Formats: sequence, structure tokens, C-alpha cells
Amino acid sequence: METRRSDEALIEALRARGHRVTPQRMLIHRALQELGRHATADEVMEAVGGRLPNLSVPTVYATLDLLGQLGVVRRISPGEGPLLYDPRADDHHHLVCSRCGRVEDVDARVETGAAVAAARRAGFAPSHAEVVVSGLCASCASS
Amino acid sequence: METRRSDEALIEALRARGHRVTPQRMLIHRALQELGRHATADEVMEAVGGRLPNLSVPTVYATLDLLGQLGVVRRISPGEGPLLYDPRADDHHHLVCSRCGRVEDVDARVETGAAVAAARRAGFAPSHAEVVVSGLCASCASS
DNA sequence: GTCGCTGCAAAGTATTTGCATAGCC
DNA sequence: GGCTATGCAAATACTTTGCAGCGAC
Repeated sequence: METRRSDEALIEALRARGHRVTPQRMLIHRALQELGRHATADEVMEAVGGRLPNLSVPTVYATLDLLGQLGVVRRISPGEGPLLYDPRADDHHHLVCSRCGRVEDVDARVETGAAVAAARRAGFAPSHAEVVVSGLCASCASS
Repeated sequence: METRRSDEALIEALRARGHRVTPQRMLIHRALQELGRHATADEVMEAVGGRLPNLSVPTVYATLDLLGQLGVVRRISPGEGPLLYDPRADDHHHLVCSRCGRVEDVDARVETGAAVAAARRAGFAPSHAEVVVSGLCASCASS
């Protein structure tokens, strides 16, 4: 089962960094995976639903940020509206509508090595590089 | 003089889109150019200083956003802390510290054409593409 | 003279913080 | 059993909105 494999990967990632495995972490992660799209902390909270009746907002934020640090989800800030969390952690890029803030995935092969190398030269410890394309989404462009 | 040339470019950009040329727009733009680095709306407001004693925060936001739409400055959302405005509008990339939110410029040649083309295919009207490298900045990496 | 821009005040929302309790290791 | 994570509540900070008056064209 897909979910089971994803769970085990998370458990391993948590343990590897000395973090505890808690039901909140497992279920928040699973909820975002099941949503299968960029979601806000609120949406993830709703998606967890009754599986954790006392789940609190700060826990959702803390957990999603931790998942981001572990590299199993990605944090996106559209510059418009609330932060988004992306269940995909593989290499892909993003398209951000500068009017409505909508974010879409873009799969394209782009060689970002030069930027990463320049980042290292600047003293940074890069963990990830992606292309962000800004412009107008289909619905904003037509209006 | 550099400032003078930059002013004229702004006036032209404003007129071309039917916007009015106001002292607020001219001075906010000039203040950000003089700062010469990524700055928050607050910092820009301070940088304008006494040149416009009654300048208000909403005007600063509205103006910087307009300058962003005109393509003369760039809006950056670090995902941590307040929005930043970048006086550079030429092609360059960004490095974002995932711990402290610091943003630095990266000059590197990256071919983003594939991502832009994919964006168009997805129905977007792209206006800009840049690489965002996330990781830890020098000071956060050492602590 | 008209319409857009600015200033003021205020609201709204997202996100973070502090602290006591619960529960993982 | 110790120490981390969670839940609850509240605070903070940023950014936006509504409206009246001013000023660019």
C-alpha cells in the first residue's frame, strides 16, 4: 500500500534526526499526501478531520514545518495569501499567479546547478533549488 | 546622473500604462533604488524619511506593488517574515535561508526556458522566471 | 473638471509564542 | 522517568480595505 510505505519513510526520517514519532505527525503527513495538492495549514487540519479530534492549529504548523525540514514536504509562500504545503518533495517547479496567488506544479527539466554552485560560493548550504515562474494564471489572464 | 535616468524610466513606464506620476511614486522608487538591497515596506518608508512627511503605509504597499507590476522592482516573499522588495529588476536569482528568512542575490546563468514553455502550455501567461535556492545562510549554518 | 491616488483609521488574517499537561522513548 | 510534543489561549505583526479629500492630467 502506498500509504504504508510513505508512513515508514516518515518514521525513519523522524528517528534519524532524533524526533519522536507521534500520531499527530503521522496523520498530518498522511492527510497532506491524501490531499495530493498544495494545501494550507487549515486545509490540512480539515483533512485530518475526526482522526485527531483535539488537533490544534499550532501543532499543524509545527508539524508541517518539521516535515519541511525533513524534506518530505515542501513549504511554498505564494506572496499572496497563506502559506502552502506541497506533498511532493521530488524535483519539480512552481508557477505562481501574481494576481490571485494560485500555485501550480510545473514538470520541466531545468539545470539549476550553476545557481546552486553560486550559492555555495556565497557561503550558503543549499538544500533545494527550484524555478519559480510568475505570471497570470489562466483565469486571471482572461479577465 | 543615475537617479535621473531611473526616474525617467519610471515616468515612462507609468504613462505607458495610464498611471499617474505622483511624488509618492517617484520618491518611493528612488528610495528603494538608493537602498540598493532587498527592503521591507517599512524600511522603504523610513528611507523616504522626511522627503514625504505624510507618507502612509498603505501607500507604500500600493506603490511597491504597482512598481512590481510595472516590472521595475521585484516582490519577494521569503516565507518567513515580511515581504521584501528588490530594487533589481534584471535577471538574477535568489537564495533564501529557510531558518532566518534572509534573502540574497545570486548571479548565475540558468536556462529557465523549459519551465517557462511548460507554464505557457499550462495556460499561464508568464512574466518572469527565477531560480530560488533554499538552504541555510552562512550564519545559520554555523550555529 | 474628472478620476485616480493618497492618507487615515481600522479590521482581518495568518502565524507564532508561552505555559501547563500528556505521552513517546 | 525525562524530555519533547501537544493543546489552549492569546498576542503579534503584517497587509489590506473603506472612505473622504487632494491633486495629476
